[in-house]
Amino acid sequence: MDESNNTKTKKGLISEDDVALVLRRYNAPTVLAVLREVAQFPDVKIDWNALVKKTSTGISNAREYQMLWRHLAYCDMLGEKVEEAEPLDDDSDLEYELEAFPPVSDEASVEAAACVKVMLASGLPDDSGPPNRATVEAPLTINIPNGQATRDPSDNPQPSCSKGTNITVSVSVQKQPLPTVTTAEGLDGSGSAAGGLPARRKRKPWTLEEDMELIAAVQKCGERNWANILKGDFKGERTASQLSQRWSIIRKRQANSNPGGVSNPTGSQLSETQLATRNALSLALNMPEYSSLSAVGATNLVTPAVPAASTEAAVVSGAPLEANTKSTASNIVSHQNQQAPLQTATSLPKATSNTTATKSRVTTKKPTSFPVKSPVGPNPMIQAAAVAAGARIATPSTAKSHLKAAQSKNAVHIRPGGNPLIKPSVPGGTKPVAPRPNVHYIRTGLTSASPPASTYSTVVPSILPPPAVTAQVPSVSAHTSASCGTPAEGKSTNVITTGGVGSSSKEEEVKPAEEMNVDCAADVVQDSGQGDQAALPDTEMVTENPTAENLGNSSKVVADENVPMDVDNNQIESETAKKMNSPAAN
Amino acid sequence: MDESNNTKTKKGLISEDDVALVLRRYNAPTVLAVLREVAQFPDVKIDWNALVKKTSTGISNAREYQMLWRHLAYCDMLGEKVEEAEPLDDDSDLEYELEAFPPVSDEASVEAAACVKVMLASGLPDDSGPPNRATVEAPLTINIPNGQATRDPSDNPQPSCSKGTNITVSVSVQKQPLPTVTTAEGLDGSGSAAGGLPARRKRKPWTLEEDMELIAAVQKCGERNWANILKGDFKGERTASQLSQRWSIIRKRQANSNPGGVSNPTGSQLSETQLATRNALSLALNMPEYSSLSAVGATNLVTPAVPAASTEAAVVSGAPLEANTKSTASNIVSHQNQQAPLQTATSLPKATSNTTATKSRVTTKKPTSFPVKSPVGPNPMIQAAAVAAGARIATPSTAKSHLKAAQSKNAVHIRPGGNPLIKPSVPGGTKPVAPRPNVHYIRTGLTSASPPASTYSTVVPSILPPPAVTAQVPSVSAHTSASCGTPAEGKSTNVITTGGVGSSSKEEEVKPAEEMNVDCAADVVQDSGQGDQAALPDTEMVTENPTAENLGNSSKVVADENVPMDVDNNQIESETAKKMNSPAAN
DNA sequence: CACTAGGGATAGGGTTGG
DNA sequence: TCCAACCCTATCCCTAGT
Repeated sequence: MDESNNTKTKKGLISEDDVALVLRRYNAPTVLAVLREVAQFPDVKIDWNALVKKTSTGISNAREYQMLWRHLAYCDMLGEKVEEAEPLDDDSDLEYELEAFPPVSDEASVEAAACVKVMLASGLPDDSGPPNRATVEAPLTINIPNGQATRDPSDNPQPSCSKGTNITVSVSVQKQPLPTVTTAEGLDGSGSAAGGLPARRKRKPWTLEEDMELIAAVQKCGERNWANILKGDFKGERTASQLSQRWSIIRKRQANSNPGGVSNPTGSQLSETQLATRNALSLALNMPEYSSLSAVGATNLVTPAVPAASTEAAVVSGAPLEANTKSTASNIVSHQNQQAPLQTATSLPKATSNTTATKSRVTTKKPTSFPVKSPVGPNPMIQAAAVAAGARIATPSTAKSHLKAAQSKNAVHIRPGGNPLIKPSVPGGTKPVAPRPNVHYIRTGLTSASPPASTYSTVVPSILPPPAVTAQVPSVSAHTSASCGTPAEGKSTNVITTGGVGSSSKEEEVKPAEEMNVDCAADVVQDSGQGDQAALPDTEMVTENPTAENLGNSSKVVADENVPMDVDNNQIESETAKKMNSPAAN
Repeated sequence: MDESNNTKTKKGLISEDDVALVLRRYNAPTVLAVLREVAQFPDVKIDWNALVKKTSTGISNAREYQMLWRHLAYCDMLGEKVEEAEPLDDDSDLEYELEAFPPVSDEASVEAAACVKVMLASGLPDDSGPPNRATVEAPLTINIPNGQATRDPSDNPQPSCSKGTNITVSVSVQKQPLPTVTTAEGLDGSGSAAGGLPARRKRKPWTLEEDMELIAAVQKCGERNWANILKGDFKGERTASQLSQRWSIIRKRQANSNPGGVSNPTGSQLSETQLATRNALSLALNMPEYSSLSAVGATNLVTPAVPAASTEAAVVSGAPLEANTKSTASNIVSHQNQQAPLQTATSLPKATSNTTATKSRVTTKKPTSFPVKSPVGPNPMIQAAAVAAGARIATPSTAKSHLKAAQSKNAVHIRPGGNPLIKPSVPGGTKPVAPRPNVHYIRTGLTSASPPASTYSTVVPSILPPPAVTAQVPSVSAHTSASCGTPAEGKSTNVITTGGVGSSSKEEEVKPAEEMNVDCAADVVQDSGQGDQAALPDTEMVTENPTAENLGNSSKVVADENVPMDVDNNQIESETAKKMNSPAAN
């Protein structure tokens, strides 16, 4: 209707009715939009016509727009209809002050102010302020009356809320609207207002399938050609960079997959490489440590496929166990059928659990107070190996560094003193196991070298984790002791012979000459205890250093009471079949 | 002694005894070293003398060295003593193949092979291959017999293990030996056994101040820049990681505390910012949702300082409540004095509790069987808002994005149809509350704009969580309904007027011109029920969608039976006082 | 341009004290 | 039992170097 122009007034009151009136005509968003737009108007002198042109309120009439604003700002009467096209003059605007009527309580005011502040701030145009700023800020002064708001309508607050205290806060908000709102990637389109932060791509854990794919691809194309892999073999949605990164992690893991748990509780201390080496050596050398939970059903758990790092849950599956093997020590033993379903590229992650691996004898016991801490997740490498299917796991160069490390370290040699170490390990237990000798050999390769790599007496290079907690799996102990000439217990022996130069299995793109074939069958036996492992001496010994976090580099060895041990500082060099990587082979 | 030259033989068997024999004389590392060194020998024809010169095994006699190798490779007899200086000829080496005897199980073979592979690979000399390579790689072919290895010694595997399948993988290992072995630096000395675990840092609960600081900082710098926050705004002794963690907890809480739980149960979907905005908007707009537990002692709890997000326990204190407000819903109301102790950068965390806030009217009732599930502890966000005091709440941009989001979303406008929503909210209850009108206003700022931002009819941008569980606090219901022109019930009305351009409080680093002052007092009233909330209709309504996890972006609204609502798709822009962030101001 | 190596900064999960 | 603090690893991102 007609407007009682309060504009020039110094003070004014705004009541429920006023607000109600406004809201009857405009919805809150519109109201807020007007406030924001006006607030953002760059010039002191407001150009209503200009504002209306760009308003998001839907209001097209400058007069109406101004009227609304005036009502909001000064409780101007809200004309029912807008006849005049031209907005009124805004003189004195800056002098005006509006107060709520009846007075508002302190709390409410503060609350409202804060909220409004945020809302208003939200409205800042993207282009205002430093274009690249990720955040926008604005000060907010809130006046908090000291006393309770009186119910008396006549109670006129002093100008500027003199009654209370002013609190000034700056409100800042990140520009990007609905950051990370997007579930996966694709959703970006929904794009809320601001273009804000690049919104870090949603973290997408690598799935077993992806790992397999990657490994296979690397085997085929080599480590460097991420681009090629991306184009050809790898189907997942990953960038070359990610592939590269993942690859490095896979390598690391291989290292970590290692048994001990004892060794490097703190984890980080030893390089993955070391851990890997350690692991490998432990296995190869048949560390007595693993002997711990020997007794019960020695033949219970058999991990066919690969060096299932002792402690780690022997989750060997080429299939998508969904990688959720994460829990520390799940004792899962799967029989690996060869040529596991290495899903061809097309399959996406989480996907299909086309697992062929079968969990056998899974001991899910998760002893709560198990001293040893399990390192990490399933080792992709192992998985891959398990899945195998011609996947290549790494470049020769990588492997090399391991032994290097081992070499330079102190070797701990535990010799079969009075008691054959093997004893405690395997047979020891209460219940005799399957008649199976538990003696494992690796047949030599085709042509050349093939020496027994391991151990009658257990030799432990310092890099190897001291014999210790082997079991991540409480009730199940991975057992891999090697005994050769001394069938002391006649059980748990591993003999490793390697060799064979010439014969190379015609692999995809690997130069035959450079390859080494290790034609053999490895056998890992995990004895699943029956819950009474505690009774086993070995286990306890090992378990003694539950937290053992200080091993670090020092070659700390936990010896079995029955097994005397030596610590040698000799540098160790292991050798293998000739020609491996020998230039001549090329 | 004398050597039975098996070298020329095509096949051979290696038994435990053989291995044991070797290991009696040489330790495993030595054995491995030999294998490795030989394997690495660049030439096809092995120069034993040369090898011995560089060997790391300690063996100085070429003959001995060769003998050992031969034993390893072909089970040559291991001479007890080495008289001859000159090594024998190696003819036919390549044709030889050694097998384990007794046969090895598949699993063991695989495992062992893998391990050996790694070890051997590890031994590759640094100088071989690219000098700078960080990793060593080598292909490994493992033959996996199809069947169980027979125990029969006579079981001669076909050359190349034709029996099984060949799996070729390349093994790679990182070179670096024992990197990073050092524990933390300083603490090492204390080192228990091994130099000691860094001993998990003493657990240090977050104080209210820290939360505030964090929230403010995040508002200012954004969620991602923990590092920046750490450098600039956050004074506490926390790591970026901790900030991040804490932030996530805060978000959780907020999310939970927030009414609905309805909205974004999945959490992640909405950015924290959004959540914050949502919260703010809810408050600002006086969502009816909060009306739930109105009745009892409406005037009991008063949260002076800020938008004490309804549901959350209104723990508002600028002081160190020792943050142990953790229990889910403690109804603590503190009066916030202005200019809260926004500690200037220099002050360190935990520090001074220069709190001026006083707790008033604390209702500690904690009804056990409250229908609504109380999520978590006090919502820091709310606390922060409450404490307000110079805390920065958000950058305009963030807020902006919020609004943006809100704009692009469907706005839900609940109009006072037949029944004023307010009714159910506030007064509704069973017991009439204090005479207090529950009408809140925000006085306008100094100079310019100042429109009622909220709500006669309640407007709910989609980003706002649907009205829902408001109470974290069982017996207490936060009540913040807004009604303006329609004093339908004459209760629970909130009017928000903002405005004032020119006057800017001289903030730290904010350009005055760009600032907007909102001089006003906010009032939040929380009615503490008396344990009979269940009887309250509102509460139930809200609580209906306890789990409601599908809100996401969609504007899902839970309407009160009595309140008709509209859903607008209008894009909304809120406006505010002029000049805010206007370039001209600069 | 394609990759790798490193460094940083979280995001997420597991672990543990309270 | 549950949650908050912690710790650790995995991803992602960015930069420099090859």
